Amino acid sequence: MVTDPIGRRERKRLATHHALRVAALRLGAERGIRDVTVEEIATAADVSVRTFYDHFPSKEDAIIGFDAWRVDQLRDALASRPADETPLEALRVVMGQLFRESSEEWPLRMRAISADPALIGRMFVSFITYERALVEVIAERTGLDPERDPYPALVTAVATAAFRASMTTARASGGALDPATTFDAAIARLRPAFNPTVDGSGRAPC
Amino acid sequence: MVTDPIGRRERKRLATHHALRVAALRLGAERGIRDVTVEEIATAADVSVRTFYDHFPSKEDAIIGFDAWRVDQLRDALASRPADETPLEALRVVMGQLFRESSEEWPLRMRAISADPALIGRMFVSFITYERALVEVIAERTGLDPERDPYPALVTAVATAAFRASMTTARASGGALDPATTFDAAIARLRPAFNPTVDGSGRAPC
DNA sequence: CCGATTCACTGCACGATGTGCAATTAGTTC
DNA sequence: GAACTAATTGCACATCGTGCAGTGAATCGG
Repeated sequence: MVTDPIGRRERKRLATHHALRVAALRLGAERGIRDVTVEEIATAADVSVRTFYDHFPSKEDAIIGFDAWRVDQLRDALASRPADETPLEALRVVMGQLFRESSEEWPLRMRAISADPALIGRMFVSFITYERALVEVIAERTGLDPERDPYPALVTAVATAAFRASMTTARASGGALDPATTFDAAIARLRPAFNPTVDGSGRAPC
Repeated sequence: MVTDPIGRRERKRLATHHALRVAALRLGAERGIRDVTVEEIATAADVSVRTFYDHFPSKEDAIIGFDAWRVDQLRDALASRPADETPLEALRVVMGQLFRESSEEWPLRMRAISADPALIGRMFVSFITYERALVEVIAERTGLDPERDPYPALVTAVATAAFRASMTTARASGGALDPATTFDAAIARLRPAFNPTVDGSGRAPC
């Protein structure tokens, strides 16, 4: 058996982190996050209120599941996509992965989010952070200046829109539609708007 | 001179409302809304803190400028667009109008928003409310069931994405780009993805 | 014109949020 | 085992957001 390189201290911290997230997701999905206090979440995870705030800046963030390290992970994943892939296609692969990892949390998360519009806003706060990193990579891939050309910001915002609409529709269908599949279909529909040009930059000829 | 049908009481209320919004926009653009307290905004508008909360549920809402009556206004505007207009085109006209009215507030608003990611989230809280109403109308126009077909949610989310990306790019360009114009251009680019008739050329009109 | 009513504004109280600070305890390093 | 590091905790405090009741001005009905 290979010894795990992370020690007991780190393992306990991750356990606390996970317990808080699970408690927040469960309580939030059950009763709506507005009717849940931080004290209840902390008690359910058997830690103090102050410890909760050492792991998450707010109860909403515990639901959304934003982690700073994911930004780098997402940026690296996008940067390592094949250079001949269109930006929209690269975003499809990278963002679609979000639905696949920790997929068991998504039903609870979508249930909690649909119960409180404020959570959708908070979700976008994290998406904005993702987007800023992704726009950088897209700009580098296409050689466009994001301060002068709307393309990088637009294609990224549109991919995020597809992600969000997929969540909404999958949730509204009551499980009949799978969010990951719906997301792929949405991107497929949007493909004509971002047709690649001869130079392979992915920029439409306008 | 035609007598204004609204009385003095209502006029004073609107004046208070406007004073609070202007104070919030100015202070938020200057120092970032996080460093501004509700007490400061209320003092700047010469009312009590409690009165502020009678007009806005939070200081972020005072910046964003969400008003419930706009939802109906937006829904009616969309519903009264010509039936032969594509949903995307109808959304372009209706949402583009948001940039044009109270246009003098947009620079301050964009400045305040860009200074605080949480405001972007709050902006989406209001957009979600708009979207839900718009999705209804789109579903009615197209005869699609929004719980089974992703189209209404997708085209609306994409239009919102274009709106947001236009704000971002216009702000990043430092005034070189006009948000309303950039928005129209973004919608034009997205047109081929939502064109009901597959055009032989496969190219969007430029 | 005058009494009754409505409503914007106000102060007060209170639970909840989010953060700085210092102490404790357990894990890690040398 | 001693020194160090970091997760957890309690406490204090500013701020947020809301319920409630009171006041005064605007409006309405006679």
